[in-house]
Amino acid sequence: MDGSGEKKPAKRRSQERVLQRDPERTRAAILEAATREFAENGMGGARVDAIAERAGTNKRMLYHYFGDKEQLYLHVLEEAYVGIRTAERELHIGDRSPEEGIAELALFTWRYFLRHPEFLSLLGTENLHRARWLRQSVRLKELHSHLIVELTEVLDRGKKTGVFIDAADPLNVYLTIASLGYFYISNQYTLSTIFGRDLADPGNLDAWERHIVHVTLASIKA
Amino acid sequence: MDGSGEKKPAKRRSQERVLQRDPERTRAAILEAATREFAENGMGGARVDAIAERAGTNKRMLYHYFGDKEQLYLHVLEEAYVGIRTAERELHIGDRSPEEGIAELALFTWRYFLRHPEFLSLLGTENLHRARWLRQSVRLKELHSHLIVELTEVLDRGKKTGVFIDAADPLNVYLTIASLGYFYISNQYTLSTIFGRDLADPGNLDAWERHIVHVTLASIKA
DNA sequence: CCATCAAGTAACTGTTTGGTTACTGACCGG
DNA sequence: CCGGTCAGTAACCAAACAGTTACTTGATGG
Repeated sequence: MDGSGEKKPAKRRSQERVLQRDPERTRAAILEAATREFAENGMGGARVDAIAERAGTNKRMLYHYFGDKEQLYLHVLEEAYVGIRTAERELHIGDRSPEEGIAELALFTWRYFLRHPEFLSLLGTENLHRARWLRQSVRLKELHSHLIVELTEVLDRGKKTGVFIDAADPLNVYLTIASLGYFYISNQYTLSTIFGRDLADPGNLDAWERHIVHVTLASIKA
Repeated sequence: MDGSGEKKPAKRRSQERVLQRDPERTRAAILEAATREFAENGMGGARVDAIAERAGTNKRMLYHYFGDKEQLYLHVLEEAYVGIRTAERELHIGDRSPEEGIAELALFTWRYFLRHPEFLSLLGTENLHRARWLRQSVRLKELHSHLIVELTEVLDRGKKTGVFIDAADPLNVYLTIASLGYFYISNQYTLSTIFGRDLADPGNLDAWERHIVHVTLASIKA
């Protein structure tokens, strides 16, 4: 839950007692509480009071650290993007065969989405508002290029060895992977309701995971 | 429910002048205004005052016809589902070859999504709330079965003639088509921002349309 | 031509909301 | 051990909000 174990300011007194005043912990608690609140209720539905209460603090601190509701929301969104892109960097999809690389990226993306529904939710909220806050972000210029660069390289290797078609486009491949994962998870509630099948059932989740890999590879195989 | 339409005795006067008092028109205006307001702002962000103003009426009428904000929202959502499923019924995807049938469904779905972004937006909002209102709906039980029935039949024909693989599942095929269309359109704002390519550009839209058909068929072809 | 009743209006109400103010108390250098 | 600084608290405020009340307007049947 809390991140009290990480990176203390080193100037700790010899005794280990819990501080009543811990700026970093309070800040982190607000950010985490805000992530949940925004993910569950969207921008319009999120309540500042609820965030403060969830964080075990009060509104004054929230405004102290983040300015206002909108800036707090932007921090949450940026942090969420940093989260997936950071995890993605540790993949090294170019280490094995091109086909295994693509399959690995597809699996990673699906599983990341599955474990971080709050990320999908935040994306949905941000898109509802036509990227109004994301476009103001200055932290996110170079964050996403790494993915495309690495994906381009893997696809090019596959094209040279003749396993991928020449028309395979890096962005299209990523959008395909992301589409299949995003829609299934973020829309599971309406889909389960109207089609009468529980999409969250482990068996169905497994089947869809295999489906994503199969579809992605089938769409670019020579 | 309310049954406002049933007792209309069609006793219109000979002159065709526009009525100042027109219940059906007012009701329809509220529903359309609400559709836009909910689609643009979500459930939490939508304002009852804004809906009344957009409809050219006032809140009293809105509460008169629809009860409260939540019931109005449910009406909007139901109407949106009726819209796509009604248009879908006129497709008759079984009339041509199985491959053409699937391609036709994919094209229809993509183009419908493209022309009705408010439908995608409403789905996003409803899923944010885990289908809270949709599950209460009594009008939507039999609405969606037609699609699956017809799709099953097309796939079965394709399997018999050997053009489709046996593993092709109707729901999975539809989810694939819907995923690729939904994600591209509903997430275009964040995607265009982070990847620096305008996804709404006509050339890119056309390319994605062809991509959807290609991917869908590639994933089920024998 | 008037009684009736539904359509339509606008001002109002109690509550919730984002944001602020005035204050308390823990920590640290000198 | 004192005083300034800043994390933290709670009461507060004006605006915005969903929903209501009291009222007016206009079509229509008798």
